[in-house]
Amino acid sequence: MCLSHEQFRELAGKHGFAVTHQRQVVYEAVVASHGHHSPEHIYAAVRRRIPSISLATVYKNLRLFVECGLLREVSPHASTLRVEGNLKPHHHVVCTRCKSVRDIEGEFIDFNRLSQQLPGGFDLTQPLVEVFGLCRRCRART
Amino acid sequence: MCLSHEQFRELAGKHGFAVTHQRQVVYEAVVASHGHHSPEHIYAAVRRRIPSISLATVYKNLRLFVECGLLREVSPHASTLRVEGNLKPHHHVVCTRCKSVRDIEGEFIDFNRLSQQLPGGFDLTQPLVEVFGLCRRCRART
DNA sequence: CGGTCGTTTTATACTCATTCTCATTCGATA
DNA sequence: TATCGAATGAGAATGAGTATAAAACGACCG
Repeated sequence: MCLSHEQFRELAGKHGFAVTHQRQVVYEAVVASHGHHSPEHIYAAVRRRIPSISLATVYKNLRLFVECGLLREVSPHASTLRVEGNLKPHHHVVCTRCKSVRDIEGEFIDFNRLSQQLPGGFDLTQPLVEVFGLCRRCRART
Repeated sequence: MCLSHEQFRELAGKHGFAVTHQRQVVYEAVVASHGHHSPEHIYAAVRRRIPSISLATVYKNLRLFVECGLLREVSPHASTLRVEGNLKPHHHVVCTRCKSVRDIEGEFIDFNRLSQQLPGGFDLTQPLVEVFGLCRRCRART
């Protein structure tokens, strides 16, 4: 899953950003450590190779990579907490760009198959599913 | 969907919290305004009835209601951004309490049915689904 | 090479959502 | 009604993330 230096350089050209040492190290740090990581975590990892790097650089490059599709944002969320009072079973469609949320209903989950994949002991008594994608408006203004 | 004062009082007893005027008004404000709301939004609504209410009170009660299950948190997320480098199609299982994320694979989504429910123009070219529930550890320590 | 210009990095100041602290007030129970 | 723990309000503190501006880099051209 990790891109070689060549592939990284190619993508940089395609998206119009320069290949700097910091960028490569940040990218490699995310991909090398499998899982879901916070900017602080990546900052700590990168500092082992570039002690002088700034946290702001890590943030800016992570954002850049997510925009270019090199990395994926986990649980894209609005910058503030949201609550809802509707407790009827329903699901959410979330736009990964503008973070808008729409309710949807309908039985589109195969819970038999899903439960085979779930980690042991995971409690799904009130199943809530969020489907991520791009809303019409955000898709229009590329 | 809205609880009466009686029901609210009953729930308060069950969960062991006091019935204050502020609590009832905050609860009613969330349920009355359908949709997905931020604490600031609810604060503004509640202030029309209790001008002296504190923002901290709104926050504390929203958290209380979410914990008790009277309200649901939309897009439960850790308080910090997370990124992943794994671009292979996969989904996430998220614990709503400890916010831990696990990857899962498998075809448990009926995309035909799902796409009938989607808002018009919604782009699902890279479908990502998150399933929320309680992980084994959080379920154990109720 | 050496100068130039746009990009990137760094350090730091700042914003904003959320939580904490603590003095005061309220609500449940006797 | 008296008591005591719980809840509230005001403002300070925290912490994630962003903006800004100066310095460093690097590609390009002469």
